[in-house]
Amino acid sequence: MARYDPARKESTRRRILETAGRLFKQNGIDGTGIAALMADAGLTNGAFYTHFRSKEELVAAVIAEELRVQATTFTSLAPGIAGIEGLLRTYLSVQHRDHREAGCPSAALLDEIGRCGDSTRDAYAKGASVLIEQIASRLAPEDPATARGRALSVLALMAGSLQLSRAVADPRLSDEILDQGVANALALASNDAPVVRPRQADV
Amino acid sequence: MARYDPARKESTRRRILETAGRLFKQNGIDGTGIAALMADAGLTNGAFYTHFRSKEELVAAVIAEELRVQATTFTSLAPGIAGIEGLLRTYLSVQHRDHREAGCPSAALLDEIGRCGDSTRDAYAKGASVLIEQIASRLAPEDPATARGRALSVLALMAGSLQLSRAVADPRLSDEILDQGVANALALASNDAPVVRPRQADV
DNA sequence: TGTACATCAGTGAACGCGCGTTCACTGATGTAC
DNA sequence: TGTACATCAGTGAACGCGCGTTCACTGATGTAC
Repeated sequence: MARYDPARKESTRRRILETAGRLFKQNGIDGTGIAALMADAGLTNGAFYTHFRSKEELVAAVIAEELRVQATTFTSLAPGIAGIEGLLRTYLSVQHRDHREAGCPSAALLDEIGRCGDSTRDAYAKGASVLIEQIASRLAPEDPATARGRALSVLALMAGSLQLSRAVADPRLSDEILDQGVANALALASNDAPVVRPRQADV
Repeated sequence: MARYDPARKESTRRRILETAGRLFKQNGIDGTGIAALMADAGLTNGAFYTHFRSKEELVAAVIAEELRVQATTFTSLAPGIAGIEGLLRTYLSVQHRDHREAGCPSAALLDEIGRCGDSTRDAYAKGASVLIEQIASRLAPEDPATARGRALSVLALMAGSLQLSRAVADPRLSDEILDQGVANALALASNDAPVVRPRQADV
């Protein structure tokens, strides 16, 4: 591959994105510096700015890319409602809990994303919508729209349970959170859509 | 109050804890510096170390304190299963979503806590266990142990839904996540305990 | 009651360090003639 | 085919700044005599 083949620059950019995804999930966004990230990708700090305008731009790109990867992971599992249990057991596994750097960006970075600017939270909304549709079409393959509400909560329960299992030091409690997450997400998945009453005025 | 009244030092310490809780939830733990925190509490940076040995010790103390406060918030709401809907609507409200600095530490800091050391994650496990028991005793006042599994997932769904609603830039999607969180957490709360099959071997 | 001393919460400057970003430069490549 | 030049991904030092932590010092208070 020639030095100025655009594909070369593109592959360097992809390498930076993948390295950043891993380090962000491992140490947090605030906990990952540009120089350390570039060194990990086999480059020096200055080269960063030939690929991204700023760290903020990188963050938005990483979130989009990580959610795309998460979506292909879901796609690779057994389809339909039959595959839901496998999906939940893979997601809420000890393996996933103990290797956040290789796992779902939602579980690793959700509250940090909540503190980011609009561009990053836009990227998150777009990427998460794909996951939500994937879950909904498993819950009700013939009419995913009816399952959308439950899909939102299944995703929230998945991410919340994994985060909770990582946040507690007690290993027995941590395992229990994962097991109950699988069981209750399955219960939620097979429920009829609950009625949503209008939200009461805020306190 | 005399200068060397132990109560004076204790009240300064409490002020630092409260300020730190607010700033941590607002800007993250990594995003909050000691000097800024002490200035916000009306002190200078050096005084920090007459109250805490290190930032790490502060973090563990803040988590314990914040969860204690969250528990008293739950206690103040209508009791029993009847109060569950009110609890959920308060927790998954626009008000709570838009004021993370005054809200639940789990929703604001869960993934950052997961990256902390044992002392902080110990504090989190102890504090969260109280919330879990509070929820369980609302789900099944006569025998809370039977509801423990569902309580774990209700808490995970609460924290996950709130975080998700903060992470998406799209306001319509954000509101939908809150509404569905209330409905589905209620459904979960009133379900019989689902059967938990043993976890399959990890991939 | 008045004076000398001990206590210690709090001050504020300084420490080495890593942050995000900038920029003059390098050197391998592609192009022009 | 050989030479001069333009391109540009990547280098690496430097920028001002804030980080967590240390420490000599201050000064209001409580105690001893």
